[in-house]
Amino acid sequence: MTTEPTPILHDENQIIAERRAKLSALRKEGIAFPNDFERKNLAGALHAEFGEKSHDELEAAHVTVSVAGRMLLKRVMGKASFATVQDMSGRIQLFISNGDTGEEAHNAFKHHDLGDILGATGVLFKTKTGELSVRVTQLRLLTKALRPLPEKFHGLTDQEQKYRQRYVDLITNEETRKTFIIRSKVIQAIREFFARHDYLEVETPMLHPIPGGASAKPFITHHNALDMQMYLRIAPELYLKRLVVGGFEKVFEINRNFRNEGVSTRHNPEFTMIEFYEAYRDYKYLMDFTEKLLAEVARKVLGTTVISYQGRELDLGKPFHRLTMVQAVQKYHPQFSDAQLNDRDFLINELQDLKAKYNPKDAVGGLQLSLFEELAEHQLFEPTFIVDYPVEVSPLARSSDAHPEITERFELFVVGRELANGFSELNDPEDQEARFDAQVMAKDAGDEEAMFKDGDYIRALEYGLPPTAGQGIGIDRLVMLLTDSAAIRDVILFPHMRPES
RNA sequence: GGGACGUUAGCUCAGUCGGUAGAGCAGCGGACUUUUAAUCCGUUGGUCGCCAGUUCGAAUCUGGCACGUCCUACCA
Repeated sequence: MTTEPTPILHDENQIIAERRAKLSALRKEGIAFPNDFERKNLAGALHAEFGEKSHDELEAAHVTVSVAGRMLLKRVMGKASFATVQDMSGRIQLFISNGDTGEEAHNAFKHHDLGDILGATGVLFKTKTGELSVRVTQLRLLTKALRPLPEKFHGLTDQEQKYRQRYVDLITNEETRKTFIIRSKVIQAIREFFARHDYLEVETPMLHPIPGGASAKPFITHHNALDMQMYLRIAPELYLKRLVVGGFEKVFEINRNFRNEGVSTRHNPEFTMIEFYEAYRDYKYLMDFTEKLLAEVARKVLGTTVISYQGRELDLGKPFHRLTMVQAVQKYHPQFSDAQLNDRDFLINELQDLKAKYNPKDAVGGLQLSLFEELAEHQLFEPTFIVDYPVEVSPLARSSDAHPEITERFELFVVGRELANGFSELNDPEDQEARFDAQVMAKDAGDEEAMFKDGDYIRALEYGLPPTAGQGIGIDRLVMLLTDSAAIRDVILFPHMRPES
């Protein structure tokens, strides 16, 4: 198999040609891409330290600074000019004049283009409108930009280009930068939370000989040296529980899962989850733990637990709702009685009337789940734990001692979307083997998403997995929630796209 | 997968009834030493997504294809 090289983009135009000519002139003059400029100050720090100082205070202090960044705005007025440069911390205005830099340097500046990377040394001052600026004494072009930036006021608006050329989106769009800064802080806050609770962060394989830990279609790949088929992982679950068998009683992993399924505003083929496992805990402990985790993350990242999502408000600081699937259905459809919702024929009738998808072989629990998904799931805007999942759709979860047909499992829904899934782990190896066998039968019957049997995982359980609780949280969806993003692609730097034609 | 819509200058967008392409920004030239999306004057820049068809004539009408956006269904 050969790999196609990235096609060379034949989209040269007049603007690029003119910039190439400028670069060519720079090469003749000397080093066109110098790397010896010493940047000593960040725009954000300068505004923080000197933004409130008066014009006279700044003149008296005579603060010399060296800043660097990309030029985004340029205003030339004959013998003096203003420019706005942007670095990782923000923007700062430069004042360049014949008087301060000399006519030759100022004339050179006039030929610099929006998008060029500049390095400037000078003295801080305030303009007569009160804007903190650098009166430049030395100005250097550090990197010539050959391609023009998008229109300076509207920026890049085309969604496709924002995704394909995220670097341009990041240059011009403050909201995009903010989203990904929040994403980074979310992950940092999660790590801090787990570290404080004495969890061990681990890395388990992403190339799996047997895909396990979830019901999903895997990506298939091939290992040449071993000449074997491998799968990109759909979930780390079975490896993490092996580690609990090994004595790492509190473990977590934050990384990518891959699922060979549809792409939508809520689904990307590779997505980030945190999965964590803690021995000697159960699913009820996990629900309390999750409330604390999400409230803390929101507080650390946003400074508040009250968040606005797509125009509606919710509070991650309050206890989350806890409902069974039946109760959730009744919340939005109080006309259904307990007896009706536990009657198999009634459920099938309702599902048929709703033209909902369901498996006619399902027992009451599976039918309740189908009805819940049809009638309630999308309405669960405020954080809600749904509990009592049927055993047939929960092959890795421990059965309830009182009701063996249901499991000690919950899913957390927020803004109508599943955000987390957790349960008391099934640690009975013989029960687990029987559940795997049932999955294999379903797979043989045509269920593409049914699980494979993992013999080594059974063997690990046979050594003894302590009573354990485990959970997965979708990081992308959590970031969507905290950044008020409508699409998962808005929180993934380089979302999956078809190749450019 | 199903449906709706979109693709015009580097970017943001107009484009009437089918009559041969427009603006702003950016660029280039000029004026301007406190601007804030600077302003003013002049000016370059187009395979109208691609391929067919209808027509004397297509950015515009028809069909197909590609890519995308939104809605919808499903896995998180």
